[in-house]
Amino acid sequence: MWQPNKLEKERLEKAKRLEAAGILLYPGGCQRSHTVAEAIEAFHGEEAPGSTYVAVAGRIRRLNSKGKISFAHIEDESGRVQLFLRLNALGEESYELVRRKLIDVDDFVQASGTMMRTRAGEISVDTTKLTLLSKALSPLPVVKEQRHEDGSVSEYGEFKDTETRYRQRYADLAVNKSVREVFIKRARTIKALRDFLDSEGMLEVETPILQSLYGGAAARPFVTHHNQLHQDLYLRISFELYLKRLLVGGYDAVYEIGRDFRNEGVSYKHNTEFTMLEFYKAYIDYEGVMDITERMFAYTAEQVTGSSRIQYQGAELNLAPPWKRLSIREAVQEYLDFDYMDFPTSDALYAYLRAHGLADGLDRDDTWGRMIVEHLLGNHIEERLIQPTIIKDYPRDVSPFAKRIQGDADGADEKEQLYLASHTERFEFFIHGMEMGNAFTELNDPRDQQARFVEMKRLYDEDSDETTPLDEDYLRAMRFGMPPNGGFGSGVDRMVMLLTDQDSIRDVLLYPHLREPAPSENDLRGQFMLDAAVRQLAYQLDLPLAEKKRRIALYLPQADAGIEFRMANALEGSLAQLQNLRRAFAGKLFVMTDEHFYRVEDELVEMRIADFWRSIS
RNA sequence: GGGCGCGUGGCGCAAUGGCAGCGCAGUUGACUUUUAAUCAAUUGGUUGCAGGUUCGAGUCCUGCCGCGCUCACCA
Repeated sequence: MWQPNKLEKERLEKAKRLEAAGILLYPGGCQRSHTVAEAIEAFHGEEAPGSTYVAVAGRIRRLNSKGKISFAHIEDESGRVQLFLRLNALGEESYELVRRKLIDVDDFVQASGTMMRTRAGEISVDTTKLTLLSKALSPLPVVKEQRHEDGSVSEYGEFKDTETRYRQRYADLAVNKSVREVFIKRARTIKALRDFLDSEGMLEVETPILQSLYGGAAARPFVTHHNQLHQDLYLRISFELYLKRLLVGGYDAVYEIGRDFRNEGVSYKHNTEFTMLEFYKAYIDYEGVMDITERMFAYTAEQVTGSSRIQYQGAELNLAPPWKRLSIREAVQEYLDFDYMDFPTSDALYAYLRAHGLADGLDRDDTWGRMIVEHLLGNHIEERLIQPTIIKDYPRDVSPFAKRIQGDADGADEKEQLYLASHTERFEFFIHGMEMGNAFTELNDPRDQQARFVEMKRLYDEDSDETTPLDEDYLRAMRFGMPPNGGFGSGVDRMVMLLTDQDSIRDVLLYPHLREPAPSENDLRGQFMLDAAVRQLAYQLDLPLAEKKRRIALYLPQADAGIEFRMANALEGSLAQLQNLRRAFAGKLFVMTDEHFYRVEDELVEMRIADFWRSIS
């Protein structure tokens, strides 16, 4: 429950005084004629004073009273403009609200008047009428800004505590313009991606988020339950299998932009829910997907930043095609200076890596493919791929949905034949050392696909992330014939990071996931008081005991515990009554007063609320 | 999950184990062209929570909560 602090109490006091003066704090309606930007633009046409009448609205971001004249800056989404406020123009009554700061910084107001320039040269609204639109009862953090002559802005004071910014994103957005801009660019990124994919002739579709079987990626899912159907459901970890079924249905190319959920660790580039883009296009292979990928990134960067050359964390990245392309085998040769095909088993490879000091953190029981992809690429090469780089031709045992590499095995020696047999047409691409996406020539042979499911089951433990449940319906779809196709998946949040120069995924998510803080004793008390009020109502009704039990203000089913609220002075002599209630209740019963918290036993045993809370949660 | 770091008025920060302070914001007053306005006066704190050591704890110790970085895991 809200406990107003000193500043908030002052604002509540101001609110009372405004209401006493007959002013509505939250009136209905508003007659804005111009956005702030439009008002300034309209004035630029003809700078004659008094000729441009406007009604603008916005939040007060600065208020500076100079006696009988005051200046305010109001801000709407389009920008800021100064209000020139004079006693003579507004009248005594209205002007006093400003001078006495009953109308305050952070309030929303509407101002009407004509556009003018102050003596100092700032374009302003010569305000003749000022109306309160919404009173801010809590002050926002203070950030002052100074505009320099060259147009740049420096800020004084800041709101930068990351935890508070993420938990109270509204305040972050309200105060930090640069944060607002990130999310405008995010919207533009997603629009550009849609425009691009639409123009490629792809159909946007929506597939289930709640799936009875998850698949299409190597990740742990969230599980939930449908009560009526008595069925567990998974939140999707990818769209892949549902999208590819649609190619069987006759669409040549489909895409989806939406949320995936993966029950895994968070980091600067991982969030439990994230936005994914996947597309599948018939009659192209992974080379075709590479071409689309390069063009899509270049196009999107141009739409969002104006150029396919972007600045990211101090580096210039050139997203224009063509990107560097090399196979993972070539990458290992180039960066680590050996040919892993000389060590075609996990034991041999492990022995080599160990002998060459490359085995740190490597699990010797891992599969051969995981050693190459997760360990060599992930730990030794990835971070060096700064400019956009496509790494292709991945080992088969980490690529259950990719078609094996196409190549002429005739005349190849044994090593090359083994290479062709053990690799797939799959690529990932990396920008600034970060994996940006994953694509393959999709496997469309149902017999091979079934073999892969079985192979994955054999290779990996039940609880390994690599385990992919066998999806019979997917195989059935494929047996009807799936056109050859290339598929693509990419984390949109990471792309937004690149285009907005942010180094943490949390800064491109409006509401990044944070752990719920344990409720403080005061919060609990407040909650109980509130519930007690509700309970009070229930008790006035003449209800059967079972019903009363159900309606106990705070009945906690998981603990079979109930909490009673009493005023401290009503506690005396009520022990017998409480014990009756406890018996009727047949569970644990606690009593709370405005000062203490008790467990009902043969007598009342005082305890700490936090201990109680801990014991049941 | 491991390691490192952080948590002090609304916001940003300070304080050898020794009076909890500063700037901005706020409050009161002055000022009819200010713009980080200025000038004068002034309010506001159970230092994340719970224990411990000590004559004395924001500071040292233990546990817990939250956040950040990092490693592991993963995409």
